[in-house]
Amino acid sequence: MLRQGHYTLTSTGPQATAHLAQTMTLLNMNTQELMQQLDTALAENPALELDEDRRCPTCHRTLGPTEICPVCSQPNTRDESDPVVFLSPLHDTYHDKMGSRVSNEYEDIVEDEYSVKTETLPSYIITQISIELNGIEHQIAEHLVQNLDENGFLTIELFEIARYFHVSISVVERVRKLIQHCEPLGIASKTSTEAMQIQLEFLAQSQEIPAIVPQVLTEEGMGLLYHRKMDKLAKNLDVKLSDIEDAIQFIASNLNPFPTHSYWGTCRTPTKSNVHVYHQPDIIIHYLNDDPKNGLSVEVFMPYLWQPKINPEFKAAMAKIEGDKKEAWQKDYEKAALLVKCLQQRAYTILRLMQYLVKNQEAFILNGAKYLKPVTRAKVAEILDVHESTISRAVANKTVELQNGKIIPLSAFFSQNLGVRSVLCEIISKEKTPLSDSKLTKELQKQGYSVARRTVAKYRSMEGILPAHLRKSSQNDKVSYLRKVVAN
DNA sequence: CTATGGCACGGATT
DNA sequence: AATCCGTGCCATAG
Repeated sequence: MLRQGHYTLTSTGPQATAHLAQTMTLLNMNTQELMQQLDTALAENPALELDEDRRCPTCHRTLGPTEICPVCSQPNTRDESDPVVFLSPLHDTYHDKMGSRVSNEYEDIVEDEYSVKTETLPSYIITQISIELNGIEHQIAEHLVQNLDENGFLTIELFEIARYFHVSISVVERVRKLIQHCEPLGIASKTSTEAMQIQLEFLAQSQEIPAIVPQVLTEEGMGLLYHRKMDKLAKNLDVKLSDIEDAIQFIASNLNPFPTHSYWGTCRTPTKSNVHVYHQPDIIIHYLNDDPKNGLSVEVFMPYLWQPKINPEFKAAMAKIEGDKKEAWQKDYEKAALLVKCLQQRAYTILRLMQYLVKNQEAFILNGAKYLKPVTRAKVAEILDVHESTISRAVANKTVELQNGKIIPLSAFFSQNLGVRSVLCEIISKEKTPLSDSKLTKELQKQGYSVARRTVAKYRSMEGILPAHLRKSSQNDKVSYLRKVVAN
């Protein structure tokens, strides 16, 4: 086991409540958000400072500001049975890893704008367009980007914003148009189709677009495609069926239906996207020193690692000061102390969680969805002896990069149906003649998975696999891709 | 008549 | 309390 000792939570009363509240919010955050939080705290609170000369929390060696502890990252300081888990500072490693993960076309741009990677998506968008905005528009833009879902779609209605700011909808619409043309292209659209239309517009500036494509890429056209009415669409547009196929081909290989994700999700085929990628893992699972013999180790990113601490000078000064100022200082001090403590707690919780996951789900991490042992958060909470909401929060909003390079949400570890789904995929990929859903159900039952026919159908569509009668040969890849797109 | 997708309900999970 | 998930029922397409 890893050392447990950095803190205890035994006190009660208002202070403990505050502690709890802050621990919860911090735990809910992903690395990016935490970083922002820390930055503002450091800027605002004089009681807080970064400790340049800090010690490794596990082995207490003194380390440089960004150095990973050389001792703790090595296997010989742990029980043999435990996976190595270590916290790693953001700087260096984080940025390097991010650099390698940006899609090719944008590599050069990204190098110039290195800071981009540490920004959150909203602020990144705002910086792109802020010069074009006046005061009120700026506020509107701010509001818009705060209300994007994880796919980059707008979650609120324009008129709500218009009403809120007392402006006409056309003003809001203009701001939205501006945002849509930012990186990642098509962000803040209402639908996939709209996002792709924007991207198409952009592509048209640099290359020839087959005339058929914009005709297909409409809400109506995509709707038809979703219902696999390719023939009807061809009729409507008065073109050949093969033209439609070409258009689908073009759309599938050049456009990105979800502005924010290019590679993300467990079963989705990685798409060659020309859109810049922002999602960064909060945790990386890899072989120690890239050598499989060493076993898996986990790297949890922590902004500023263990450096935030109480400024000793501030503390000294606080003892001397008198009067009403003292109260304010006292407040700052308490806030800082709280933050430091909560940070430790957050790190410790994630650490233990990951340790458990790697130990128990090694097969899943290495070999894929099929080997995921079904576990609920509640069970893990019981095992780790924390409240279940703690686990929920620790899992929420975090992503893990697996040793195979895939980035999945941490919640995937708790998805019960992944196993069945992958077996289903396997059966279908091996099938001679397309099996109907009910036959698939039987087949699954043979392998020990009991699910209803209706459920098989659901999984199938989740995986973007076409129904049996349309599943003849290989050329369906692109169609299934599009189905996922429209399926949202 | 068979295969499939939409809707919505209820139970479990968070 | 809110959300997710599996499932049954029904409409529709083939």
